Amino acid sequence: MQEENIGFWSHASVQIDSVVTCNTKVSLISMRTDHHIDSSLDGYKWSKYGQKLTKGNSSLRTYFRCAMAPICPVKKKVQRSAEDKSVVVAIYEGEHNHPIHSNCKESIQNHLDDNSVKELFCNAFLNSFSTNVDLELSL
DNA sequence: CGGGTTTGACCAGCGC
DNA sequence: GCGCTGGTCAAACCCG
Repeated sequence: MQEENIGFWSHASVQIDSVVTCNTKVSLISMRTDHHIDSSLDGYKWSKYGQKLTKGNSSLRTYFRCAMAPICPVKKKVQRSAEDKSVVVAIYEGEHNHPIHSNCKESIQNHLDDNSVKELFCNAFLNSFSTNVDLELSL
């Protein structure tokens, strides 16, 4: 568990909680922000394969898998918190087994123009994985 | 035309 | 066995 405060996002904070179940790493990331969260902003390219209206939460849950599949087994689920709609909860399942997508490096740089904030943001996400890949981020 | 997204259908697991 | 729910599939659709 770790927390990062990111000034770029108004009133934003990132809370990360990771557990390992059945050899699959599951990371729960909750972020308070009013900004739209780009699905590729965590440095990987995702493809959406479904969305559901779940019981007990009026917000849609969206399902993504890593676009590097079938090489990469990682999936993520994204849903706004039932209690606080300004909180985005992302559940990552599995670990990436490939380098970060080169296009995503540019995506991050386009979205975040302040270097210190960019570093905080990237670290908050990337530290949630025990990846051994070469990230090559030019922060 | 190709790749990504949308969305209803389908399937599996679970509780009763 | 049946119904409910979450997760996935895949055809249709959209957009560059």
